[in-house]
Amino acid sequence: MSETRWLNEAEMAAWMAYVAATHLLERRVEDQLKADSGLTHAQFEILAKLSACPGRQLRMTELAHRLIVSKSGLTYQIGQLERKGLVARESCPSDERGVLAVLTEQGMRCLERTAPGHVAVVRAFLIDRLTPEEIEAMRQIMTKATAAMEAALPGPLRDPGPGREPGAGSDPGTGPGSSREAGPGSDRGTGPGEVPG
Amino acid sequence: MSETRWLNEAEMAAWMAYVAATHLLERRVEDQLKADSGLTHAQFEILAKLSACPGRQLRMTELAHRLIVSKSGLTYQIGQLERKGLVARESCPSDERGVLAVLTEQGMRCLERTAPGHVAVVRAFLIDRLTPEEIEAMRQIMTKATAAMEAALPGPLRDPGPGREPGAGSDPGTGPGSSREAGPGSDRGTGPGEVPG
DNA sequence: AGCGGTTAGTTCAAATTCGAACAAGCATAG
DNA sequence: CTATGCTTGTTCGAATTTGAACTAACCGCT
Repeated sequence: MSETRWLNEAEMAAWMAYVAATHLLERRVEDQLKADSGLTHAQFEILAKLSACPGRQLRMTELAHRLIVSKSGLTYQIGQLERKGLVARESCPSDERGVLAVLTEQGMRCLERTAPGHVAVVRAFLIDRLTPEEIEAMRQIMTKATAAMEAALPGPLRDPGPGREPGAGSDPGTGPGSSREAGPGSDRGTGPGEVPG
Repeated sequence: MSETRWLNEAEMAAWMAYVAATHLLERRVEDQLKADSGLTHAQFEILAKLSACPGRQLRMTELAHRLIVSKSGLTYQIGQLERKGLVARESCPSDERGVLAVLTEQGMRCLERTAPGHVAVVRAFLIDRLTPEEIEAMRQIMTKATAAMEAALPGPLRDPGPGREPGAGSDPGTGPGSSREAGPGSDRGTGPGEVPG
């Protein structure tokens, strides 16, 4: 192994801030959702993702992949949402094995009712604190990171399978619920001194 | 309530990228640590945070606060690390109720052994993908967000208690293991159309 | 000293998540 | 058509995490 390249001061500061911010934000989001709608962030993400899909439905595996959650984890949450009547399971026409998670009318209403509060939190603690340039920078940064990770050999979660169909289910990007239907300091270091979180 | 201010295209793109990146990165980090050292990210963060404290020790509550984890959650993980001999519990001299989590020599060695791989992942998927300007932008962005959240009324996790002692335990910042000892598009929207994750 | 209100940590039950193991259904090469 | 191999979604057990409840210990006052 080459000498470990520790993080310099600027990198460490950025990383530490990132770690703190993500943990705090996750907590805030979770609290708001729980309080305002009894939903988990994970559950909310499911509803949101489904709402932006053609037909408001998606295969389990594809949904798990997009949400970056394990298949079993999704099975569990879909079960919860089904109990609440917010999502329904339908068998896939084209593939007998397949299961379609479908957002119900009630689920859509729940999402519409809950979304404002969620957006408010995201704005209050992040978006509204940033200049347009910073927003763009964040998009750029996070997009680069995402690309890097999706490219690298997949972990247990990712399905290395052949490219997903390019046609239909492309990620909504932004469109509305559209589908109507160490040795820290510099690099001089050797000792593991400061270590990122 | 005023009309909900939905996220515009740029904001939504930034937020979506953020959500995806954080989930993916958490997973990568978790995988690397698990594989290379049998540690959880949560456990690693505990060791790292302790290593940067004067005396390599910290009160349970303060540690939980800094790691943004619940007290009970920390109790559990400290128990795990204690079993592994990486951390020891010591009673606090000044407060009979208090418990000091102390990084053991073995814990320090484990951290030193594990850190390089961890840093490598952080670099490979994030830091090394960014220009110095972007690193600085990320620091700025995440610092702003963190400040906003730490300021706002504390959730269950945060202890509103009187300011913590300014003297000793200030956050290491960067120093080495120093102490030796919807209606997506524009804002025109009304419908909850696109909703962030 | 004795009280009432806080704070520190732990314990406990409930909820969640993940990976491994499975049962079933495709799909491709012979 | 059929043997083989991959995919899909679920089930199961183990590990984690959180909030509420609880015990012990501080703190400021009387």
